[in-house]
Amino acid sequence: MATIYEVSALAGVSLSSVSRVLNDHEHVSEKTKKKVMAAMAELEYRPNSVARSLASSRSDSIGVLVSELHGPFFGDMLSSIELALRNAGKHAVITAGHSDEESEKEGLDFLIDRNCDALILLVDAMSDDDLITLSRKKIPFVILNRNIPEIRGNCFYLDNELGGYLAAKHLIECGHKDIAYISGPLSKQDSTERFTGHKKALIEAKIPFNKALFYEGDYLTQSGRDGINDFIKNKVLFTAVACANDEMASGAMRGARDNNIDIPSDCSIIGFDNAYFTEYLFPQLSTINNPIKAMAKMSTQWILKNVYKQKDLDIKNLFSPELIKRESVVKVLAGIKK
Amino acid sequence: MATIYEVSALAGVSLSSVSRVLNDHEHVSEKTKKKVMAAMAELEYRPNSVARSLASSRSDSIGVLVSELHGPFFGDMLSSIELALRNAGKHAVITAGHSDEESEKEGLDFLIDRNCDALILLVDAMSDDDLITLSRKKIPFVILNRNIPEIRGNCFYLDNELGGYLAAKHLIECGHKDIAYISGPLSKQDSTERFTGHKKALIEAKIPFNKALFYEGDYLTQSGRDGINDFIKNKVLFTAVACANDEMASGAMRGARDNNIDIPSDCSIIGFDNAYFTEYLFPQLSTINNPIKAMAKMSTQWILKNVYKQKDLDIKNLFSPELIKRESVVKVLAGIKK
DNA sequence: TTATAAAATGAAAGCGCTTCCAGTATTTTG
DNA sequence: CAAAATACTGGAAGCGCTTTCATTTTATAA
Repeated sequence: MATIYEVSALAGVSLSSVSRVLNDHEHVSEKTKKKVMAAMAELEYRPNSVARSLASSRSDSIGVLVSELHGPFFGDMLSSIELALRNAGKHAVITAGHSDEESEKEGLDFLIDRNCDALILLVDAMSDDDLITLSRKKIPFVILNRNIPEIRGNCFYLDNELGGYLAAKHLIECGHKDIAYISGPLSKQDSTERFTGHKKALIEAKIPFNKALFYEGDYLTQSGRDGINDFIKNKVLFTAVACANDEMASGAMRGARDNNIDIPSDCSIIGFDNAYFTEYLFPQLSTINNPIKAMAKMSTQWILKNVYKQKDLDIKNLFSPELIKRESVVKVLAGIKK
Repeated sequence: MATIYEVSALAGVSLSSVSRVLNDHEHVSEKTKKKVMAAMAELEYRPNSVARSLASSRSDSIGVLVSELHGPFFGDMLSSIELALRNAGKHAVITAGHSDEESEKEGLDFLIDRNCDALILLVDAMSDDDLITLSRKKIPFVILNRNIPEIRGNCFYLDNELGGYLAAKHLIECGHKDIAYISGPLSKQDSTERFTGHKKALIEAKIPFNKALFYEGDYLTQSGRDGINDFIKNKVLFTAVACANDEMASGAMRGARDNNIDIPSDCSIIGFDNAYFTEYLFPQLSTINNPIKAMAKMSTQWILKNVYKQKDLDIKNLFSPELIKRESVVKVLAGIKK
């Protein structure tokens, strides 16, 4: 591998000049620039990124820490981040926290040790306080899918309450009154927000909230199925169920089938997130779109703007959910159901 | 940030000694080791990975190039790689080729420029020749999901033919004789291999291959649906359909429903890959397991062994598919179907 | 034309570490 | 107990680049 030294020798200029053309500095004459470029081409010179990094204390790399690497979201998110970053000549260093607090912190240290210029965090296990503490250190970072008021400017998140509201409202508008709700774990912020939105829609429609129609799941498929079975066991009537994510909704569909309940003619189901597999389901799942790609892209824009000082980038932190109507929700028929 | 220099000063030893304990060298006395460790702890010293990299020309990073970042496989694969790597103190630098040859090559250069110690490639667009050429360069690499005979030792791949065979055989054993096949693009190696296995099972069972029951899809959902519609349009009889991947199988399920064909009572369907969403489908899709996680893990083991000289690691290159029986395949009933 | 500002260039220090080499201290061996 | 082997330690060069500073060249103004 040719070094900058050989380029300078071949071009007949100093190291500094080569470095200058490499970094697009002003104050380099066209003439030397040409000479240097020619020498670089001839030697097939490729700058050593490690050496650059050491000398400049920039690494052109962004650390990405996610709680889990699998699941329907991660691919979309990362794809979006990677593309935006690479277009800007940067790159992603990926690490997973495997949903364990200790492991997440380790991952964080790992990325910091790697001299990342900035961090993108999509973490569950770490506490708000940990993140607020981190914000006092010098490494810039953004947080995806979470809203911490103290550092709101660094957070990119969905209006979960609105999402929960939209889902419930859609069911209500289809004539449903007995609406079950399968929630995510209430220890998680997004779960409570979605649930809040759900209740809000009920209140607005003057539908009393029936505790027997609430089930706290864990965002995994099986808990959707469990939820349905729980409702059935309790002999509580419902013509629709709203689920706090699509995995649970798919579980709920199965749970309904277990009990000979046809979707959607006997019972409508709506999910949340618009994971890509929702289209594969039968019936295709109506759901709430979670613009994770847009959020991911925005988070990289924040970094481009604030860390790499690129201009003309608008930043928005709050993203809006949208109703996606597909096949799993239908109008309640004239007569009483079931 | 404290540097090694400050550590050496505080500990009262030379730079070299600090570096030695940092790198677990032999020939350091317990005494100095203790002093150095104490100094490191006191200063909360963290070695600068970039400087280490420059001085040692190792980066402890492995480049991962995938053709696409989304889709059902990527998360599992990456999760597996990342975990194995991090346990070994290494890390992953991820890049996507976005299924475009130019872009894949760019990604490759990108990773090489980053001084990766090794590469893991899961690429579609690059040709065998490109990869063989790469093998002559000094950077070590492995290839996932592809078998290039000239560099077989670097390839980790599935026995696709066996997979195709197993799927067809399962259908045959369930009494099916009129078996449709929805293939992936025949330009891809895995597609032709899977199809070869399929035909082999037919031959073995003395079932003639009916061209009208073959449809070449593109591995995407829609083409599964199209395949079914094609068969229907041609008025060809079938009681089962084997699909070359799960996406197309999910499309085929939908296509069947479009035509009022019940799965599995009117028609059995089997997929390929065992993507995680297959369990969400109704009926749950019978399929062929593709042990992508195991392959991914094995590829990192190869790197640990060959690049980082870890001992006691067994390497295998060929992985075996396995039949996963779920709900979408049933025995053909006594009478003639349909 | 000369004084002055601006642009272009090169020399050299240094980023934080590894590693080779030589030298000193400690063991081992006969 | 001396000689030889071995363990330990420090000095110093160097990894390939950026960046500051001083110097030289060129453009601009008076």
